[in-house]
Amino acid sequence: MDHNRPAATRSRENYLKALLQLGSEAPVPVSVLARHLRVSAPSVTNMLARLASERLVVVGARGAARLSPAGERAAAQVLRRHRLLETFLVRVLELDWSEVHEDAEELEHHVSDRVLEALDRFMGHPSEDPHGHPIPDRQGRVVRRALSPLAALPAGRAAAVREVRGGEDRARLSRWKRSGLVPGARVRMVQATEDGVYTLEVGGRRVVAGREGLDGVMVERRTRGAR
Amino acid sequence: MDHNRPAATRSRENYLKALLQLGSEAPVPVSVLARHLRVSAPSVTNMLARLASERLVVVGARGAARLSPAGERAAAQVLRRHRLLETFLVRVLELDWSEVHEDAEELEHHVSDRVLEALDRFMGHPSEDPHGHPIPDRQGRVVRRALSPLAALPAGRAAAVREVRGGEDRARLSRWKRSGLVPGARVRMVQATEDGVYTLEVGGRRVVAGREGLDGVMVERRTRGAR
DNA sequence: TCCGTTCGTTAGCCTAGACTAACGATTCGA
DNA sequence: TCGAATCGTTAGTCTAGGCTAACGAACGGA
Repeated sequence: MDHNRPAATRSRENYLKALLQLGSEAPVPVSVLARHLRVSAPSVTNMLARLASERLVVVGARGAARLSPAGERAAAQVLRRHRLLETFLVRVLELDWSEVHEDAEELEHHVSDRVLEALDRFMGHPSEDPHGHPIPDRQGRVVRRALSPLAALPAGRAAAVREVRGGEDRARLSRWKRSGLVPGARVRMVQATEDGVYTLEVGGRRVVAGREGLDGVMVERRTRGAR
Repeated sequence: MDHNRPAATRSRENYLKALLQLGSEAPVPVSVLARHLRVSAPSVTNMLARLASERLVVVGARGAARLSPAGERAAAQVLRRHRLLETFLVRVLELDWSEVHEDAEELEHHVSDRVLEALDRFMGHPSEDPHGHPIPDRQGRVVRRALSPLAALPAGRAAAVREVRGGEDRARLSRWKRSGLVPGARVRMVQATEDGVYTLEVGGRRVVAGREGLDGVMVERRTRGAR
């Protein structure tokens, strides 16, 4: 009884989305979630208990949480909204790649299904957002792709940038953009030193970066024949 | 001191917008505001006190409130957001005229300036929303127009529909749309009876309506020479 | 094995913004 | 002019979602 479910508020949706993004392998500890959401640990414990009582998450040993199937569906919808909105802001409104994250972050909680599907239609049902992330479909399904970190590319090998992760860090996105490290770009690893200095060739230009500066750039090795 | 102003939340913005729309002539009584916002009277008293302490509204005799100049500016911005969003939803996303109100009502509180101005740019700086309401400019200025209610049009006279008010009533908007009573339409008053039955000619068709069914349709009499 | 650090939870508090119940003031009709 | 409505305010509650302080459990290094 008492089955009128609580509203899907901004805060709840953010917890679910965070669990989806952080919890692909193992249950997410309270502390990790707290850091990610910039919230205190007691707040997390508290909200997880609520989400658990709504059967959206399952809280396991030591407080670590993972999404239930229902929670996963709900979280995928939030992600879909976020990515469609980012795509819209960049492709249609021509806002900058590196600046749309915050706006999408806000709007994702307030766009109705009607408007979202209209946006999707207007853009011709895009399959990826401007950072190369796959956009979940209406059922929450996401295309799985086998990508590897650019930093793991052996010297001499080439690949295609497919996805850049960490959209909340504007400065880093701008840097990547300036070096040409955008989805679709062809990149070749020239040299990788022991101490984490990478020399790349991107669109004919030499780019030198540290391991940290490359973290989040994902490439696809198989450059032909895939699809 | 203590000048860090409170966030412009959804609720506050709605109070301001309501005051702008209801308070063109006289201060707005608590009860009117409560009815309009579907909120209890004590809630109104309470919120007005807060808005007053922020110098956004002035509360006068018997609790009646009007906007301060600063409040007026803030409210006009909300209205600008609302109307630009409605225009976008109809003109770009091709949603129905009669259905976009709710979505705009929600989004108006969450669209950043950056996105709003991008929308404005994308649409080529529209001056009116789909219902014919003038869109306030970035400074909050609104074009003043001399419109009269369609029902006041003398028999035999023609005019142009310029604005349809009451966008929150979907059914009524649909009815107007079906009869061709949309901004820009030419209309002629054929007959108006004592007991409030009006016979019109709209786009060659006869339309019969009661006073109430016409309430909110505003026309411009001067059909040439104005601009 | 012990001790300090890390982690999660409990308890209690805060703010925004709603609510109801009760009360005082005004106004209007008879 | 008196009584009944109407209106606004006061007082007290509630919910969501944060917070800090304090505490106990678990872990890891010596």
